Amino acid sequence: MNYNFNDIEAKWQKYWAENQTFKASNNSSKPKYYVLDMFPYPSGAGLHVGHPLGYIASDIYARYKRLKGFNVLHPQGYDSFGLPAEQYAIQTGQHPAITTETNIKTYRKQLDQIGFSFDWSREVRTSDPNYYKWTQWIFIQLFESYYCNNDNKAKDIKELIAVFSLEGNANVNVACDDDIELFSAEQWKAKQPEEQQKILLKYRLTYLAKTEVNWCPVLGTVLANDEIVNGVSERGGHPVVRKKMTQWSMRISAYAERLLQGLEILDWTDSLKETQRNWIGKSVGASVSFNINNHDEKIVVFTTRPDTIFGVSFMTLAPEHDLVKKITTPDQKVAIEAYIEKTAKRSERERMADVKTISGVFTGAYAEHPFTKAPIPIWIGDYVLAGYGTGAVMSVPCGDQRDYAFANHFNIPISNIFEGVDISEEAYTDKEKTIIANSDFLNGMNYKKATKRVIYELEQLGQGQGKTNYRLRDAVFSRQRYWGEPFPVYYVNGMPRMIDREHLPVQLPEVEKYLPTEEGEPPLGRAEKWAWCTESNAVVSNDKIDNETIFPLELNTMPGWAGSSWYFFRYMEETNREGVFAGEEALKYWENVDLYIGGAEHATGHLLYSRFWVKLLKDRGFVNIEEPFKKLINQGMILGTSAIIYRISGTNEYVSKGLKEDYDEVEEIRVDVNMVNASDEIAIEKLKNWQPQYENAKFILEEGKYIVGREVEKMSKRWFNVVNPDLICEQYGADSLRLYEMFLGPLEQYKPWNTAGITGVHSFLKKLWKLYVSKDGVNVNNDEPTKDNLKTLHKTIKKVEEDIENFSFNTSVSTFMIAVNELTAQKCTSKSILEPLLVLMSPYAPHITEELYHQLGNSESISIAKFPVFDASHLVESSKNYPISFNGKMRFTIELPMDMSKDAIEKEVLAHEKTKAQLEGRIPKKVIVVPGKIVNIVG
RNA sequence: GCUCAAGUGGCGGAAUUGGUAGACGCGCUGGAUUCAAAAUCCAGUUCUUUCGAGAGUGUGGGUUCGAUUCCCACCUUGAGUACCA
Repeated sequence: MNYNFNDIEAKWQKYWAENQTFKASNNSSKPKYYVLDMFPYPSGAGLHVGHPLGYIASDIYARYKRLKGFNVLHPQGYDSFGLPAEQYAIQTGQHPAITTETNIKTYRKQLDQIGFSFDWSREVRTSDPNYYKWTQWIFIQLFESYYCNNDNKAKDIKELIAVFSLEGNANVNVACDDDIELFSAEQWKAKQPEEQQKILLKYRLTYLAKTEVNWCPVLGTVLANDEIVNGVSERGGHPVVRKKMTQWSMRISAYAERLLQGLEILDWTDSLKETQRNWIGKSVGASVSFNINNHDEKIVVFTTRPDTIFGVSFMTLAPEHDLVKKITTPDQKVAIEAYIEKTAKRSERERMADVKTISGVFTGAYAEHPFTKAPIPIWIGDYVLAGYGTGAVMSVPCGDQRDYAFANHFNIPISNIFEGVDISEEAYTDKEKTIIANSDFLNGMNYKKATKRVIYELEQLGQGQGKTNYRLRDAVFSRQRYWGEPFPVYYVNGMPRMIDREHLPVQLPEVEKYLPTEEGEPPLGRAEKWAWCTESNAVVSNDKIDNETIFPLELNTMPGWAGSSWYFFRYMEETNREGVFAGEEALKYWENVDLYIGGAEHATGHLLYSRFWVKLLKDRGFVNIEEPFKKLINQGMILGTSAIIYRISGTNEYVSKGLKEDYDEVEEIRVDVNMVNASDEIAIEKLKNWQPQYENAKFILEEGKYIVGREVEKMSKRWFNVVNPDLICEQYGADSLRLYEMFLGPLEQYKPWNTAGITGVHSFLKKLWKLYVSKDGVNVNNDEPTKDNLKTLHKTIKKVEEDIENFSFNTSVSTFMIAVNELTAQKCTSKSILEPLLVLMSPYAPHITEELYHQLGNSESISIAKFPVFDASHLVESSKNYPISFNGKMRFTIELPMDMSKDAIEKEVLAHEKTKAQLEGRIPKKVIVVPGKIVNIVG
């Protein structure tokens, strides 16, 4: 009987599907474990060998946890809203739903043949109306919530309305827009409902606001920052302008501190946590308001160095700052306007790239120092960003290098307020060593003391207080696209209202074209009579509209991250998927994701938004967890190894790699990597058939072979280095693919794929098969295991268990190879060794182990077996070779019993003949004995 | 510029309380088998070498009897971030 992997794999994949072997139960006496992959976007290109890496790793862990007696939830689904399907629709007119369905089928087929232990009964698709119904529902929860800073949680907006009617808004401590006007209870009650709604929008956790976006008039759409290259659109090179549009935003900034604190308890890598910390960008300091001479307005600045306030020699405003136009004096007006125009023209990218050029203009106005009352000139400069802090800074040249450079450039005097420090060349920025001088009541204080004191003094004056600032910006939530979740929103007199819960979902309407309308409305603007009728209060679809008053629906759709911010809850619900987003019992049972595996590209997007939504759902009482993902692993990318041939310039002749130096000019051309063998030799006949230009080409060989050059780069069609897992499964089997992907290198590392190497793990599987099965059938009996057999088994158990717990799957593949080699050499036929070995390997190579497990006479799936128990007694050694070193140099080894005392070892070693010969009669100065490890003789 | 991660044979990579560097696999060399090839099996494979040995984990120092491992400085590569006041 040969190892016929194709048949074996098909057989067991069918068996698992039919028997629902991996269906998780919400009702189990076992402890739960939730293993989740970042679900894929089903693209038209299908999977290449790089994609399943993380899925294989999570599958190994899920199968391992099952063997360890856990009730494992290991689901999979599709992030099926997205741009490529929409773009395909624009080009071909095919509905994105159809494209998506086709792609999902391909994905499913590809995933199935790798033998994953997914519970497909819980599949989710973000584009399924039954799913996005709940995405819309969560949006409504955000709309109905405000964030209370006192209790540090989101609450029902009704509570806030109650407060407004009782005492106005003067004393509320909540997250809101900065342009809030104060009102009393009486004033609130006197306002029109529309006016009240407008105010409430400034408090809601999702709100409408005018935001600057990148608008491309030619394409008629908004572009993301990474879709713009050098100020023009990436597709087509059309000009892009900054435009203010009314958009939905998410008040994620309200959660900045909790998102930061929450990181502490998570089992994530430090670098990932650090990335999130940087993104949140907390800085502690003070806000200070400066009076402006001859004006009523004040300039408010944020500073992390309030202790340097006596060193302020000018103020700088961002050119976009609201006050600039008001305070500019007539004689500076021309210069200021010219400067503002100049900076507005420069794209953000340009401004970022060019950090060295110093530019700015004096406004002619002066502010007043809060303590000295001295006049401070007010400048504008583009090194101050409108989007951070208040868009204004107090400039302290002696304590900040940018202020120093600015002052130097414009000959603004620089005063020194630090004791014993030379600032003639550069600013002094070391706040730990700072001793303040020339600063009135702050003299002689260090940074900490001075900061505390100056904030106290500012508070006395009513001109400032301590403040913490975050870099985290609210997230724009509107997209002018078709293929996304519609908002559950309609407008009455321009104010948004939520559609009743019982009318959800608001389904995507049919449109003729997937482009924006001629008037510049999003694609949904093309849907005829797509409207909500309030009076009949039951109609959403267009065909039922009668003559009642109709109100327009929101035409934007939600961004890609909406559906992926809560999908992990959806998998938990197994029965009532129509009635709830996830049932209370299910949420309580599964809690959070224990292990989450996915790409590092989601470090700040998806992972931050998910954490934000989970916190909101917790605050509003829908879930009982604070963080969705306990442990997180970023798998590294698998890169392609491109194959390069060398064409002699101007000819149709191709020279082998080793001979290319003989020619003056050769061009590198990438060819299909699947035509190249393990020794970098290309199959010329295949190449000739590959593309017509090679049919009659001449090939200059070395030693009868054409050798290609190699380049490691991202797997991509354009480099012809894509390797398809279907072909690998066909040729070597899914178990070989799984083992090889793990064997390539550490999970989290970037590593190149090279199909040639797969023969190693493939022949290992053949060896494994041979260990169990000979020509005549199964070769395993109830023999007593030998000591060596037991030693091999138990060291394998120990190593594999450690490896899986540490996610070093690559080294356990080696461990299996060694074990099989040893047992083959020992001619082991003992069932008590060979059966547990199968169980150990089953997470890695599920098909072959399942087959052999059944051949050994088991009728149940190997996935419900027990992970073998490690018994250390089989590994205890009675003696060990001690390395003996002389002055640190290793000379020889002596075999000694393991349980000897330090003194006994020393005595034994010194009495040994080899030692005596080495010492030649001299007496050693010192003998260092490390029990179990080494003896070093010095002298 | 800043932050983080990493540098080990021809290649992917092993080696953690500091103790015989190069496990395992690919590739390569030789052999067996074969008409031949594939497949399979066996032996060898860090470099240098006068065959005794010597050098060796990015570079230079340090701690130590002993360093891939710990410390300092530097170089290189990759990732993230970018005037954050």
